[in-house]
Amino acid sequence: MNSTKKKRLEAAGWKVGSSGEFLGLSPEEVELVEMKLILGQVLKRYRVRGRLTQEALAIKLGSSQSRVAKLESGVRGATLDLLFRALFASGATTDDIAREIRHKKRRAA
Amino acid sequence: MNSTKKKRLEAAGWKVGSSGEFLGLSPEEVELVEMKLILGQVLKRYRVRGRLTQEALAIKLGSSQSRVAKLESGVRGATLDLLFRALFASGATTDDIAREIRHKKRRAA
DNA sequence: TGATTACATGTCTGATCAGGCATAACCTGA
DNA sequence: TCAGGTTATGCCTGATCAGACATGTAATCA
Repeated sequence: MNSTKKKRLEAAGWKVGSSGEFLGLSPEEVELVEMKLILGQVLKRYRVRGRLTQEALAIKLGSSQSRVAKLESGVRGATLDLLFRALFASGATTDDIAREIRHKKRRAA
Repeated sequence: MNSTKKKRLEAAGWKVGSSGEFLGLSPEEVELVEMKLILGQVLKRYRVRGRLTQEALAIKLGSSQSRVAKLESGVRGATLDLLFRALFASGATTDDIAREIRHKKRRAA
């Protein structure tokens, strides 16, 4: 695991072992966490592109501004379910999401 | 919305209006539900392909057989988070999932 | 500077989901 | 038919997440 990625994960509140291993996270969980981080960034892109503020999006979702902020920052506790709902509400299509996920590794560098 | 799709949704415990509209579900929620149903089927394919029983997969996941069954049937209450973890544990890669999602509509027919 | 707007972060509490367990249903082979 | 293995379904209770609210930070502009 490279150091940049590690920092991103740690910054988001995830515990990452200093030896390059995740502490207590199974491989599947690591994949999931990375995906959430990526999708958080994607969400922000789509929201901004659609000229929505976090609050405006929150209203569309029936959620709150703080939760949208947490989704975008990939903070622990944000679920994929809400992330996807937010993406759809931001105008992303199923295909868009698939494309973004697919290019995950390239962007995760 | 076509009638086949409606039946699939209803069979999974989702309330679908007889006039072809979802009752109380926003467009984003509809997208999400459809995605869960698709991914449940995909999970089953990958699990079977990997010659895992639901119980074996459950153990890999630290979950239970009943929960895996629910994931695959797309029952209400199954989260995308667990679905993705299960997919990864079944040997699906990020790209695999992206591909499957992408072809969602074709399969959803 | 003060006001405004947008976003980030922390903490509550009710809602929802998690695993575990029991048990029913379904196959398939003997 | 029965037995064994696999999957489906329902319920319970603890764990986790949800929206909400308050508050902090940062940037912009009159």
